[in-house]
Amino acid sequence: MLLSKTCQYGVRAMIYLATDSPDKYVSVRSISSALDISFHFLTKIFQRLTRYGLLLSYRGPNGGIKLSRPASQITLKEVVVAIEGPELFTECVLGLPGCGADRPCPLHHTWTIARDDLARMLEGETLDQIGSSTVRERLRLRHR
Amino acid sequence: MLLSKTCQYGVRAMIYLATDSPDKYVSVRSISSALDISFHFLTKIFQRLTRYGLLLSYRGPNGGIKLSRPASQITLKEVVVAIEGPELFTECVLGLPGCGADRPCPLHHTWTIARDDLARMLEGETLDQIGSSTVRERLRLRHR
DNA sequence: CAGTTTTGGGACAACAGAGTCCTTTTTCTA
DNA sequence: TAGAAAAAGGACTCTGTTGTCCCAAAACTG
Repeated sequence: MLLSKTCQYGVRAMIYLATDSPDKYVSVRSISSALDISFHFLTKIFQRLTRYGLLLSYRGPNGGIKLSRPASQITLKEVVVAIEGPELFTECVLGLPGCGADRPCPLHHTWTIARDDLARMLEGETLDQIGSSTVRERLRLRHR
Repeated sequence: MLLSKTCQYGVRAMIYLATDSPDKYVSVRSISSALDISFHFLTKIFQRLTRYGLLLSYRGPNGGIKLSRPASQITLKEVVVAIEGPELFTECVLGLPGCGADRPCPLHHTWTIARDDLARMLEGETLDQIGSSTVRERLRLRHR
């Protein structure tokens, strides 16, 4: 599994935020029921994204969360890195510490290429683009 | 993390087997100390690979395990699939069940491309090729 | 045949990720 | 000002992965 459940939920929620009312604070409760994700668990994920700076939060009635920047300026990679950490795009596939150009593992070269391709792809996708196509083509963000 | 620890260990061990004496049975104990992997844990991994058919085992003194086929006929992808299961190369990145061309998630297209690229790469790498370059370039399979 | 060396496999401990629940803090509204 | 609504955050449970240990089965060696 490439992405942890936490990250899968986080990405789905960020895409949802990019499709729904861009500038309004949206309550975690409403997002959790729209996406069928445990409310309490989603709360934790949003707390991390808020601390990381990708979200703004506001307490009290009509409070909630919203993207801290325009969706056109947030890439998928940023969201993934915010949750999984930057190691995902630097680590050795075989888990060997210090694996790099100078002390490579047998898969270093191959994996570096594949991983960089993936990183480029994720950098090329903004929440805005994904959100738009999600709305336009009615793509799904939940199980059902 | 793309690969579980179990799979990382398994791949390292399979590459090791491809470099070391191709036709002799090698004891798990010697592999575990060569690669600095817990003996008991490695035993479990080899048991799975044996059941799966990638390894042959033999008990008793001078027993051990060896590749069931020439290293030139085992691809990296096979090893990964044997341990992680085929879902790794079919699953939705966002974890949505039934995600596919007909009911795609917003990342379906992008992810399909990236995942298929990766699968092709892993299919193109045989244990023989990796083993040879490991020996030739003295690449590392352990922490140290 | 007895003892030793090896893999096979079950049971268990330790740990991390996933998920739940409860209390506190902030903010709004009546 | 009192109550309600929302996020913040701590404590906890559950579950799967990782890792350890022990005993059984197979095969060899004296």
